Amino acid sequence: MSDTRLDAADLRILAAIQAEGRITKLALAQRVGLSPTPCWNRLKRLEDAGILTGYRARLKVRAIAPVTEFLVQVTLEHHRQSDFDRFERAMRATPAVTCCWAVGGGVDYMLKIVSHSIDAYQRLLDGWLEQEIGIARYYTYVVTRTVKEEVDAPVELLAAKE
Amino acid sequence: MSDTRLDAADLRILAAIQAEGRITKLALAQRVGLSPTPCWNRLKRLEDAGILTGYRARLKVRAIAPVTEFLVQVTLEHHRQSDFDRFERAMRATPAVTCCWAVGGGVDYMLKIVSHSIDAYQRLLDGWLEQEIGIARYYTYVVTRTVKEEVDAPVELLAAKE
DNA sequence: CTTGAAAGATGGGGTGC
DNA sequence: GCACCCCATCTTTCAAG
Repeated sequence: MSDTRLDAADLRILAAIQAEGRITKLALAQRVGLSPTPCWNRLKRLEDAGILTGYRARLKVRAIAPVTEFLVQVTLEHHRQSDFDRFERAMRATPAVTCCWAVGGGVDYMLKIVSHSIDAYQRLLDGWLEQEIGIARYYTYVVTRTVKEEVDAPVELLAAKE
Repeated sequence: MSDTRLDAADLRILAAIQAEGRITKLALAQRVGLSPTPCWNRLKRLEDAGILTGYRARLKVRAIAPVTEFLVQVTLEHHRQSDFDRFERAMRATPAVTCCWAVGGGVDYMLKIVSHSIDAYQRLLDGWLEQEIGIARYYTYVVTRTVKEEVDAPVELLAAKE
């Protein structure tokens, strides 16, 4: 682990490379105001420390196929550890489930599901009920428009001391 | 726009570069079974067509600062176009709001908010109520655990003909 | 689709402040 | 810690076959 404290230059590196994942190390150094070598060292340190966890391309899913998204509230029948485990295993094993958050506030989980159609979505949910993975009830919200969906964390906001 | 139909090689490129954003174009070509130049041409075509929309580094937000996430249901007071516009403008202008989905199913919006603390979250919401951006009521779900949060779209699932 | 080649980036080395 | 040099190797980009 070593030292994981981040200084202002680290935060600038993170913000820059988060926004532009394929930036060259030279351009990154200029962007953050360091010369290439220390910038490269910091980058490697951030990667080794597991703070930079990988690089992704972002793509317009809708170009691949028509897509409908759903947000789903789920409440389980029972609340033993084994019930949570079984449900979460099923979520992890289902590619259509892109997000699964355990939440407090009246329901147990919130899911984000991506599907070709309402039909395909309903078949998925029906399958889960038949497989008895412990769902007591669920409530579906169809996403009608994505106003905002940042993959980027607001580095500056979070770095600001409260 | 031109031709936006994607063949199997395009989909392999998308899946590969989505998972490994900084892969070299040579390695990408080998990965998808093309020689470098046609692979490079396809990549450029995918970028130009707006299907590949950018490259990001992924980072562990919790390394920057302690973070609490919230999922919030919002219902507006009125439902004129101007009410939606005003609310969505506020969401876009707020960095702490990482996601904002307009939904059908009993409420108007679902938000994902990232914050230092419950306190900071509450101040944000109180501010919105004071500013009168049209919120009639909201309901907060605290994220207690992130079971799954894929930034990657399931290319294979979506490409599969239904 | 393949080859090739020039321009540029990478990942090191090293020195000195 | 930092900047500034060097260098061999790989990558990117595009022209031409």
